[in-house]
Amino acid sequence: MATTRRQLPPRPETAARRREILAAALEIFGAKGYNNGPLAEIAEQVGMTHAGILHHFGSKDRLLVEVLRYRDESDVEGIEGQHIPGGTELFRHLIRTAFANEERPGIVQAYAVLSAESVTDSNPGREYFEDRYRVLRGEVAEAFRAMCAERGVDDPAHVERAATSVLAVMDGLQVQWLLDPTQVELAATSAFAIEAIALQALDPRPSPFDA
Amino acid sequence: MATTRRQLPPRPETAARRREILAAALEIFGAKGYNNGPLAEIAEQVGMTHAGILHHFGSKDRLLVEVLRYRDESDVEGIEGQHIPGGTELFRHLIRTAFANEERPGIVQAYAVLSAESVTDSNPGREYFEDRYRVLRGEVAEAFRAMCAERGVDDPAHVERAATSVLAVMDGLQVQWLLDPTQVELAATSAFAIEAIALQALDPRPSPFDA
DNA sequence: AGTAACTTACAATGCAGTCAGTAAGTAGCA
DNA sequence: TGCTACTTACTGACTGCATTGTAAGTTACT
Repeated sequence: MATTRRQLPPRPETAARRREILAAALEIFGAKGYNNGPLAEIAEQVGMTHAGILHHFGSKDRLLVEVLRYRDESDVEGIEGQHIPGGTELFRHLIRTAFANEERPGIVQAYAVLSAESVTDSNPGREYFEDRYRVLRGEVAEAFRAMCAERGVDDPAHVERAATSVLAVMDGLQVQWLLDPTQVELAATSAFAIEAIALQALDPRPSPFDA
Repeated sequence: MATTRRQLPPRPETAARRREILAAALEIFGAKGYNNGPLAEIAEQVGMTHAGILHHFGSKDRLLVEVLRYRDESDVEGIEGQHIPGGTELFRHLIRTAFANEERPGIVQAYAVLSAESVTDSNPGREYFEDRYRVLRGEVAEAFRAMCAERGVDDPAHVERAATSVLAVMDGLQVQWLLDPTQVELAATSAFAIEAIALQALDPRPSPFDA
């Protein structure tokens, strides 16, 4: 048995280099999809060969999950975590995010493409998106419950559905906006829909469709 | 010049055979995505080689656009076209569709995957989805205007946004439902959200987030 | 007789991942 | 401080596989 000193720490520049790769991968995967986005193109963008990327991340699958995590962190201000804003603060934050998103179509496209692609057979990003939606639904629902409590609403019947709907409408609007930005106002429509859903959750009115 | 009778009519069974292929392609593309869904797998499902499929459709790109058109026709009852139901009928139809969709996850997945994939670079389905959303938005907006008129609402300020939101929430819910059907009620949540959006469009209340 | 509806065989890419090798950094030690 | 041993961070070449499209041949309908 040798006195093995195996496993040296990574070099100081390595962390920055990895972030470069993750940013490039987010761009390529966003533009062309995960399946259709070759490692070689990502490599080219950071001045490397595709083998160099595999050296850092092991496989394309693992690169994707790291890209998704990276996107969370680099997201302007992480929605989740932190102080869990009590009442209306989370919703204001969601609407601000929608406004910010109008200035970064690349990120929006990456998210829209990769989340939908994640439902396909044996996609490596699936677990990430399952977890993400579960966490986000929980946080939005919690914010709804806080608002209900503040306003003395006892029976928050539709809190779960409202939370799910808020996230759904934001995602769905992104796809329509990406397809035709001249016809869809991403932020203004997000704000309208979120308000509509919140109002119905906090203070329900009868359905306009029942005869 | 020979008395060429070039171009013989297709044989009687051909139309049915093509439909078989389209159905198989919809299933494969839905399950694995367009880029990741090989022709060979579609061919296998209809008992053919991939060259046989290319004989019928010429290229994979052209197959996709025909698949998308086919999906419209085979959709239980086409939302668009026909009699353009005057008032609340369209919304009831949308909600019924959401209930029907809970029984056919394959179709839902195909739609979710292919619509998101269509925003990627040079995707052959893009034009189809652009057109489709434009048409659907117009029809839903028209239905909103009809409801406003029936109820004597003069200023339908948010009709366009409401129409966009209704479609968006339905699409977004599908993705969440596909990721975790045990946590998301597709139809019930669709109904809740559509009602919330419709109520706010027909009879707006002030935002709960101001002040 | 001619063509539709295929099949088999093949051409041409594109792509992830492996492997051996190289240059440069770092740790331990004299 | 300088030397040695080992590791990281790559490159280039290659393998192997998957995949779309084409071309030529076969069968059977009309």
